[in-house]
Amino acid sequence: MNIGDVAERSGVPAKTIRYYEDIGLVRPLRSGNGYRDFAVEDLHKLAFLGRARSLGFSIDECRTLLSLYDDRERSSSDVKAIAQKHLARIDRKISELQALSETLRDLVVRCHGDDRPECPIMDDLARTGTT
Amino acid sequence: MNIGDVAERSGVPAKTIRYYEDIGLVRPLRSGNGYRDFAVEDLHKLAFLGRARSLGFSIDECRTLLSLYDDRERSSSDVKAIAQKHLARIDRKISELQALSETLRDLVVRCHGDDRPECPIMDDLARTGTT
DNA sequence: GATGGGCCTTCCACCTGCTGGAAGGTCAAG
DNA sequence: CTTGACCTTCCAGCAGGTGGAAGGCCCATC
Repeated sequence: MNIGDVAERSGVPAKTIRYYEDIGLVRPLRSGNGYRDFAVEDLHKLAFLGRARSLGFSIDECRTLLSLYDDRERSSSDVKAIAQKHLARIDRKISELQALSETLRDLVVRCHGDDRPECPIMDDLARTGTT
Repeated sequence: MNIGDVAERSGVPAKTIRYYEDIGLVRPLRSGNGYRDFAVEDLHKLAFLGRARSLGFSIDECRTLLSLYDDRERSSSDVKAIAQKHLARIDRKISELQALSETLRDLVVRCHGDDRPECPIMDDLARTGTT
């Protein structure tokens, strides 16, 4: 398969696939003309990567997940550990964003949003924490 | 004031201040020895930037906010518009992350996490969307 | 056989928002 | 006069790609 086919069938853009090869996530063969020649396993791996990335796993986690994917002897506990860490990170991020959201929402509500310069949002930003 | 002082008093790292000068967010004077010489307004602006960044505003939004900060004639509606857009972005991001979190949590719960290879997480990642 | 379009290749730059480090100048204290 | 803490510039790198230029290949059509 050429890169265009794999891109379409895996949902991973050709540019990204080349990048993934660069960083060693996939290693397609080459045909005589220099074109990358993808096997069905490559296609599966790319789809796997696409799904893992869409779940927010880092490239490094994807690398590990991919090696576990290849490993018939793997322990599901290894996979679970990675997923749990990632989940914790996401939940932490959600909390941070929720705190931000609340602060901002409060400021936005308190701002009249008219043509006068007075603005609680500006006041907050300008509140001098400058010692 | 030297950069070290402003860094400490504004809470913005010296490296970051230099970067902000690079991209034109602050324009400190220079003393005879080539050192940056920050005025009190610069300090205020840097504290403003620090706060705005900590609320998640992009550098570009900060640039606009800073010009509104400088503008005695500004309309609070302009500030509010920026904040509202930002808030919407954050809330969108929260929703995305919550969806991710739910998906992941479900997978994690269903994974036994033992020494066998069977793993619903892997199954999900490997579910061939490959046409 | 030439030509055209759609593939493919590599390489380099750019994005966001910094951060680290090297090499070197300056200043105040002891 | 030296030492150490400042300061300067410049260059490289992080994640995770994306865009584009310059050029090669392949297939179909005229």
